[in-house]
This record gives sequence, C-alpha cells and structure tokens, in this order.
Amino acid sequence: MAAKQTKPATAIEPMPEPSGKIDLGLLNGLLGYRLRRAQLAVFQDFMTTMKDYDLRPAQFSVLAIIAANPGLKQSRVSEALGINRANFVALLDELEQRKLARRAAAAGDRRSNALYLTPKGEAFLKDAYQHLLQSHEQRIETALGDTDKQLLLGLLDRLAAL
Amino acid sequence: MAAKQTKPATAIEPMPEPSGKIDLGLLNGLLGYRLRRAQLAVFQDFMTTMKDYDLRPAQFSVLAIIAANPGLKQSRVSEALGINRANFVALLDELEQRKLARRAAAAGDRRSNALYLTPKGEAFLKDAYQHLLQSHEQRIETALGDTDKQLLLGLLDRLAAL
DNA sequence: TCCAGGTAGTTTTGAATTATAACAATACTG
DNA sequence: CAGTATTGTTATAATTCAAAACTACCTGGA
Repeated sequence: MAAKQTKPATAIEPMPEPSGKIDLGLLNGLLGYRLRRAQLAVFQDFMTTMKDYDLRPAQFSVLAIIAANPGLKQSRVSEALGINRANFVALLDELEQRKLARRAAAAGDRRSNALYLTPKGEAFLKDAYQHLLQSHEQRIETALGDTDKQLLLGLLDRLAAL
Repeated sequence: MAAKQTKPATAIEPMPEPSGKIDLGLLNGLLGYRLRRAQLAVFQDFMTTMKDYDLRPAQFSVLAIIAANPGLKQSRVSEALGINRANFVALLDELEQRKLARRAAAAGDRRSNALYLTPKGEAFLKDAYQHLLQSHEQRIETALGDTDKQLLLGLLDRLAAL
C-alpha cells in the first residue's frame, strides 16, 4: 500500500472512548465468536502445559488415535482427525523420527502403512496424558465443574455434527 | 525426507481394522479436542453462509466491533479481538478498500486512527448479519435449541477466562 | 524548551497451518 | 488384461500468526 508519509485520514472526528469497556455488538449474537475465543484459550493452556513435552495438540491427537487403534492405516488416521493426508506425512515423519510412532507394512495392501506406537511412544503418551489431566484438564474442571463439563461435551458434539 | 523408492516399512503386521468405527481413545477425555471440532464445524458453516458476501469471520468481527464502538482507536479494536496489531493493518486495509470502513483522524492524537463504518459498511453489516441469523445461526438454534444455546454461551465464557 | 522513553500504525519477515495438484506404486473391476 | 481408483508422497501456494524494526507522535521530567 502507500507508504506512510502523512496520515491519509480524511476528517477529524469527535472524541472516541478513551478506554473503558468495549461493546461486542453483533458478536454477542454469534455463537462462533465465543466458541473461537474459548477454543483459543483452551489450546493456549494446552500448549503451555505441554511445552516441556514439545507436543502440540495435533501431535497429541495423532498419538492418541494410534494408541487406541493400533495398526490403523495412515489414511484412516488422518481422515479421522480431519487432517489433509498430504499434510499428515510431515506430522507423522516427526513422530517417527522421535521414535514415538512407526510405520509398518500393512497386511494385504502394500500401498498402505499400518501405524503403531513404539514402546517409548506408549510410555510418552501415557506420561503426557497424566500431566494433561493433572494440569490442563484439572484447570478446566475447576472452571466448569464435572457436571457442566459433561454437559458442555454433549453440546459441542451436537455442534460438530452441523 | 528420503524419496519413496521401496517402502521403508519394517515389519509385516496383523490385520488392521478395515474400516468401521475409530476409537478416539484419550481424546475423549480432552475437552479441547471436542471444542476444536465444534469450532471448525461452526466456522465452516459461517464461511459457506457468507461466501456470497465474501466475508470471513475475522472481517465480520472487525465490522461488528467498529459498528458497536464508532470512533474507537485502531489498536483498541485489534486488541479487543485478540488480533496482532501488525496483522490488523492489512485486514483493515481491505475493509477500507471495499469502502466498508474508514480510518479517520482521532481527536487529540495524531498517531492514532479512529475507525468508523461507512454508510455502505453499516448497510452491508446489517444485511450480512440478517443473513447470518436466518441461515447460519438458525442452523445452530435448530441443533441446540434456545435454552441450550444460552447455556453453552455461558460455559464458553467461563472457558475463555482460563 | 528539550530530551528520554513510551505508544500507534506500519512494514517486513519468517514460521506454522491449510489446501491443491501431480506423481509412482499398488489395488480393484470388468 | 485395461482402465480406474486408492495410498502415500512431494511440491507448491495461500492463509494465518508472531516478532522485530521503523517512523511519527505523545508524554513526562530536567
């Protein structure tokens, strides 16, 4: 755009609010906005909780799916998580380099990889999950209480099915 | 990484699930995962609903904040939305080029811009909002019902304050 | 008044995320 | 067998997000 030489502003306007509360206006009516803010806060908390493990939410989700479904094909894992299969490659590469997961030949289809956690991966996931429960998820429990948390989970699932 | 000559897979493994249900495993215990999936679904619905208006959620949020707080300084708007002030510049540039918003000189501070909607911007926002209510937000209402929607909003706000 | 330090907006840059197209190897179907 | 679809991969944009540095300006104190 044009370099900032002098201000391009067109007219002088009356006093804007110095600070004080800002009205969200129409955003109050939109569920998506509140949902996004909440999601950002929760992910932020997740990441700071997991920084010692160097594990982002997407990586955790991959480990969790493989752990619960050992031998699942690569394409099914990415599909289950809504991750583009092209982008899934590098994600899995890193988990494999860290010796947390491995690609194995799938029985009956030489194109596909069957995914498994390594023993190290199993231990790592269990450890990370415990830490998440104690710190991250515990903070959520505190903020919501168990009843409301379960309630919220149900409501979110109804939205995810939109 | 290494080019794919032959499969680097190490061992042949027993039959993986052909398809069927995939167990989310530990993800079931993490609120953040469900929250993310719900948020993606809602934003996806928002974007398809608004595609005729060529308006993304972030753009809508900027227009809404300005409409509710005319004359607010640029930095306060970006701050209120959690948008990096550096990244906010291009966002606002586009809204200004589309003649939906304008930067005006702020009274008493020649550094800052006071933001306003143009008349076109006001009409556009009102129109877009009406369309959102009728399509997007209506689908959410149908999925949740009014009571549960209000309940959800309260729960989300408690999370956003983490 | 003048200066030091802070603030507002901007530009530039890089990392991370997401989406698309193409390709080789393999599987499947008629 | 031929033609087509699928799996994993690479390469490549487009988008989003964060950090640093710069100019213009403001504020406060010497």
